[in-house]
Amino acid sequence: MKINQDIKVAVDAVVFGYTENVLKILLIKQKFGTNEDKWALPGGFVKNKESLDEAVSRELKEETGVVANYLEQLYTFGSLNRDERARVISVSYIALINPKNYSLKADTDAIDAKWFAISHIPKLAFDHKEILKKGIERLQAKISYQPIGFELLDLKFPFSDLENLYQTILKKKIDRRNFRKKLLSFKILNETNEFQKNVSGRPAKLYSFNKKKYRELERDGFHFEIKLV
Amino acid sequence: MKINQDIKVAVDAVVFGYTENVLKILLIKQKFGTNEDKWALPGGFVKNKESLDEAVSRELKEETGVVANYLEQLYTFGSLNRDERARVISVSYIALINPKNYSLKADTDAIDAKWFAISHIPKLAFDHKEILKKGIERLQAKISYQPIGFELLDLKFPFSDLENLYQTILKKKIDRRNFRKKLLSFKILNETNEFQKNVSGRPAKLYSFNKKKYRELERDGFHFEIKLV
DNA sequence: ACAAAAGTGTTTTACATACACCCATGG
DNA sequence: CCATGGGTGTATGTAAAACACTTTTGT
Repeated sequence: MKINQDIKVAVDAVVFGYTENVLKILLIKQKFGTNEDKWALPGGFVKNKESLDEAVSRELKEETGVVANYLEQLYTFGSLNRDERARVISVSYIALINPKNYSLKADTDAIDAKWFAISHIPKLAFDHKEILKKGIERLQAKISYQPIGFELLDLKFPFSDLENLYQTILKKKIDRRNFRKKLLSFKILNETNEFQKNVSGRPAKLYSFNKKKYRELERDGFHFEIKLV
Repeated sequence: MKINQDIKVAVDAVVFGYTENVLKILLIKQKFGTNEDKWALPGGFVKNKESLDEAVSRELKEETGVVANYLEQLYTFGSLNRDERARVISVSYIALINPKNYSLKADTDAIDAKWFAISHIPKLAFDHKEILKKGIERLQAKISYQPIGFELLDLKFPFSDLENLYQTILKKKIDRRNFRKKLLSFKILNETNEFQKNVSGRPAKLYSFNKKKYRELERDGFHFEIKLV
């Protein structure tokens, strides 16, 4: 095809993590080379022979060492002056990670990778602030009607973790009793025999998310939904 | 930048129209040149100096003569073999149109443009069937929690048009009384003094969508929502 | 007067909300 | 025994769902 088009295609990911009751995102910084002293979303250019999904996964792995089990396309940013060096469009993604499962050793060692609390994000390169904003909005919308919050928690978690996760992401107060009542009514949580250890106060029973059960219920018309007005 | 990337960027639109109580989409067919005898979503390659949104609007205008007042980015399709001639990624959109407002004279006259009932879609080129599927899903989700259905109707419409629109798109039966009660409780419809003309049965009063009022309510925390279980 | 579609209220049911005290553990 | 967070039930309010007959117009 003889099309006179010179546009580069990149992917970028807003990677969410949740530790110590704080929502965080994963940012990188080039150690050498690049002029700017700014942090950026992990990402990079798509190769000719890889799909978009493959590209994000690869870049994430290369730049941060992280492998996301939840990855969802977010939006494609294509305005003219995103990158001054060339016309670049960015297909963005959101990813959910449990930071405990990975150490950020920054595989390709020219890169610094770090978790930043959502409340203390540094100045970001390009239009990444805008991408992040859209990513947060999507996360808020998505955890309200899909059980994806569990991807951010340990496999076995106390109810309070779930509560705090929702309160943090949606910035709303929860009534603990009603929240628990609702979640249990969905019947997608398994009660384990385990309890928290070494905590102050009464140790909480641990629960796990029953994904298989959820899929079944979903097939039968069940809709997960958590609304915090 | 010295990136060895050879990927072309296209845009495609799933354009919805609604006439005679039937949901339709707008398809095009190249009159000469292209090999395939298949219909396709309107769209084309992005120019170096235009944004993605500008690109869809331009292509829509060029290929079908239509100007969408509602246009929303849908998803970016980027698998390897979408187009056999080259690596092409497609940033897709959905658009809502009232077909009565346009005649499809196919501006660039090498192209045929036609409305197809959603229930009688011909074989589509490339992966456009997949794009269409995602477009329909998005439309169904979106009209459930945003008042975008009005973009498909006349400025003044009888309640029955709204009912039929929702029933058609969501493939669910509506209780007319409850539906009307709910819509009216939102207070985003203006009652006009006009009535249907030349219809069988009792002529219905016409209503119009008060967008300004909706924006105000939205700002105050109101959430539009129509759920048809 | 008949056919066709519009218009209209009430009752029942289910879910969301609001709310406060006792329990288990570690120090 | 005190501090810390975990666990639990009921009453009330509000919105959704179910449901059928009368009205207006054209033929």
